[in-house]
Amino acid sequence: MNKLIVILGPTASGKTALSIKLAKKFNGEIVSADSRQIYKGMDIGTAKPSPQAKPRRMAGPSCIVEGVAHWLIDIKNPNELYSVAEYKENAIKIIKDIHKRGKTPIMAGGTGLYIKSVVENLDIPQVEADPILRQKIEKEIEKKGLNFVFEKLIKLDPEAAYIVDPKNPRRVIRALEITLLTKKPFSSQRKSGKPLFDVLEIGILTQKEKLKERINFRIDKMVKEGLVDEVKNLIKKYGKAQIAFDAIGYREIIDYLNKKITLEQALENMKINTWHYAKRQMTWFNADKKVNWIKNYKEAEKLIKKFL
RNA sequence: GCCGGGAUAGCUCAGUGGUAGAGCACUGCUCUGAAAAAGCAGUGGUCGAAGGUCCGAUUCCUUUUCCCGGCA
Repeated sequence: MNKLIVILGPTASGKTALSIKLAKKFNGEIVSADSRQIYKGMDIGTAKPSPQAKPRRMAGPSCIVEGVAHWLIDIKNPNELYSVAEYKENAIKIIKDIHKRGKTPIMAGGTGLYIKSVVENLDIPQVEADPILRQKIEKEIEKKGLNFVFEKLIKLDPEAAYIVDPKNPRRVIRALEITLLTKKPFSSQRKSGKPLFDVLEIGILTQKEKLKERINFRIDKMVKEGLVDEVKNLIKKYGKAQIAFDAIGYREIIDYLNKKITLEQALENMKINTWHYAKRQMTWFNADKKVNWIKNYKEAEKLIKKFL
């Protein structure tokens, strides 16, 4: 089975730097697993690696950083939708291509679900997001309450009661979307397939206080580097109401531009929200028993040497 | 100096004569086509201090300290 290295960790833990160093050492190419770096123009706020060259070829990597090819960055405009299912499909194709060229694929990122979709070969129900149907269900929730819609789901798919969180509108909506569009119960569609690759997962171990400091420092830096202008340009081009802008750094700056909060408050909110995000990432990654937690580059190198 | 208003969880504030709540923060968790999203749960307070009334005071009374307004 072909091999895949995964570098994961909470935001601001140093995934980018580590993965580039490892890619250089092991003749690797990087497959980003980041749900926001997907989007063009969202650069500063998503802490994208800064590229030396952007290849012209449509089929090539998104960018080259320090001589290392990066994939799955800047592949969508902020007004386009993207999803785990698409990510899984894109990533597998690219990983296979990297193998074919005799190089080592290194998946690096903080979007746990994206990583899981590939590593565990999640069998995501073949039902595309239907924005119109979702809006309809959302309105129904507004009028009759979430519980009413949940009961409706249970009538169509009694088993869903055990799987779907009745208090989470997004989960209820998706489950209903699937049962309505496939005419088959949602509960029977949550599976995963056989593993696609031989995977080594490496997690960057961080110290709480240090990570908090790094997050705060990075956010101050983003604003100094022009995050406000970046957001202004994006909303001029796409408007404020894009799903892609529901991202830390973007929604707070949009609040500031709407004069709802001061810039200082926007920064404060960004720091708190990023910390919450980092904690959520940690609980996600901690639940994954396959992760090898490392403290430094050397440990990662050692693990990979043994693995390859 | 005088007259008001306030002092309750880390913060902003509700509230009651029978030892107290909310939102946010904090901590833990969930996650299969929006995942930097969306949701769930939990911890936390000698109710500014000292006296008094009362079976019982965070609540009523007195004094006191500090804050915020107004008048001088």
